[in-house]
Amino acid sequence: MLNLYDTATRSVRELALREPGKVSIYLCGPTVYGPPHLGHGRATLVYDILRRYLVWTGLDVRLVSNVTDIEDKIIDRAAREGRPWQDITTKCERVWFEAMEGINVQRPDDVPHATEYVEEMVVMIGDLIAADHAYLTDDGVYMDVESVDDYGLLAHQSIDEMRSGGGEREVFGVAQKRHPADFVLWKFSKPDEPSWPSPWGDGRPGWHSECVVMSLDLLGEGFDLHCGGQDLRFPHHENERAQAVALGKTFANHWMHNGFVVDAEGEKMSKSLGNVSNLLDLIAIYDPRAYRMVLLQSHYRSPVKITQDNIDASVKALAGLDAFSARTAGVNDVAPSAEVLDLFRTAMDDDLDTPKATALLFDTVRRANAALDSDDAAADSLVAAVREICAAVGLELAGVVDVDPDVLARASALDAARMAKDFETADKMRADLQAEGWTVETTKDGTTVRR
RNA sequence: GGCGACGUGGCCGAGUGGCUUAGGCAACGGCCUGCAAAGCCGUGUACGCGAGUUCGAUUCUCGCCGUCGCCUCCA
Repeated sequence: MLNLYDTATRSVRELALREPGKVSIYLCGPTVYGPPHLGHGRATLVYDILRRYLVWTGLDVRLVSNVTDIEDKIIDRAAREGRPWQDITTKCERVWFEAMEGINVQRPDDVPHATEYVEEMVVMIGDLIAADHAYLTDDGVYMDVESVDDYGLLAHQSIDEMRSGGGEREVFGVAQKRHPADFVLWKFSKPDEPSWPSPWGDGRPGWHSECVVMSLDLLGEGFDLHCGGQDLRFPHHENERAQAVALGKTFANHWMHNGFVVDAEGEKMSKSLGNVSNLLDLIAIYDPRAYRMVLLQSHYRSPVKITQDNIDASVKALAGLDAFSARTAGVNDVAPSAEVLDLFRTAMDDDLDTPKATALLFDTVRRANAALDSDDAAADSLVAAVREICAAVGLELAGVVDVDPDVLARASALDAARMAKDFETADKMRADLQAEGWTVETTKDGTTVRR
């Protein structure tokens, strides 16, 4: 069974399942006001790997991931560009899922939108007010965080500790808030802003309410796992949790947070790849699998550098795996090596230790190649194990592709020239094919051509 | 100011109180090859600095230096 670091208890512990055989996961999705960046890519890839692995182990996974389609940044951009805010959200959402498809991240089972849940949020906010956990000000309804017993659980800081510091940032809406950490549940709208009716006045929901309502609606109380980036730990997740706790609901059982993407200087986010901090640019320029490969080779909780060298190294590593895939395309599916798969499961079950699992993958490829070289019968089960591991982490290797007959004919001609010991002609033909982008492998068994 | 993470060989990136001390990329030597490519075999003796604990520390403790994150709207 999977052991995962739990932010709430600060320990690696078993991911206990509410229902045997089923896993319910909530992942905080994007606010759709701009293109997805590398940070979004990391988060979605990490949880895609987790999800695929859980499915691979035979569990029935339900992944819910929302789209925040009403938020200040959306309104700001709409105003700035003078167009309807729905234009921005629909377009950005489309781009988001294009990017996800590009990096081979599977679509969540449910994609609830904040705007579909406004009424439910209004009801919940009303409940919070009724229970004396929220209060009205001139600009909206605020959550009273001091009324929540263990507020600060995920931040690992008490309310007093938070207050004592505070950093240098300006506190939003400070005027009428009872405590600086109190957060807005309902924001009254100004003229020309999108708004929904509520008993307290027209407005829109605050950011932290949607995920509570949607996760509890779709997954129910005490769902198994809530995840997102480190930066959501506080305040977003803390505040989601506060609302549920205040209403006496059992919220997520386990909290998972992935580390940041940092640039070459080690700072959060990045302009690391020159001007590529946009996910779509990254996959347009490089092998779209490279990012997944980089992430597989580091631990999900560690910061990871996305640099030219890093991506290049992964592209090369993938080329090796592709060569293996092409070489073994004719190997029949047999029972995968149990020894290898056991090691794989052990690594993954230990807090998703993908670096170890990836090391195992490369080791297994090497062993399989060696076995193939020496006609060892064990090769097939190793090849099958490689296929299994790749499937479990969402790595698709380029197999044998259809090569058009003309190119195949040239490969045959190349072999004929070699047979005739006309190496000058053979080398010329090979160079021509390579110049056209083909990977040419000339062996004693003949020439293979692939992309 | 509070809370937290981290500093590993040419680069990236795991991990560990001592044992053959991951893996990827790059480099070098060898095998294979007509030559390459792919593949295989081999090579590198790294853990920020100082002190302490210990038979023994990169791994534990303390201090220092450095980097980074969170402390209201960011995956």
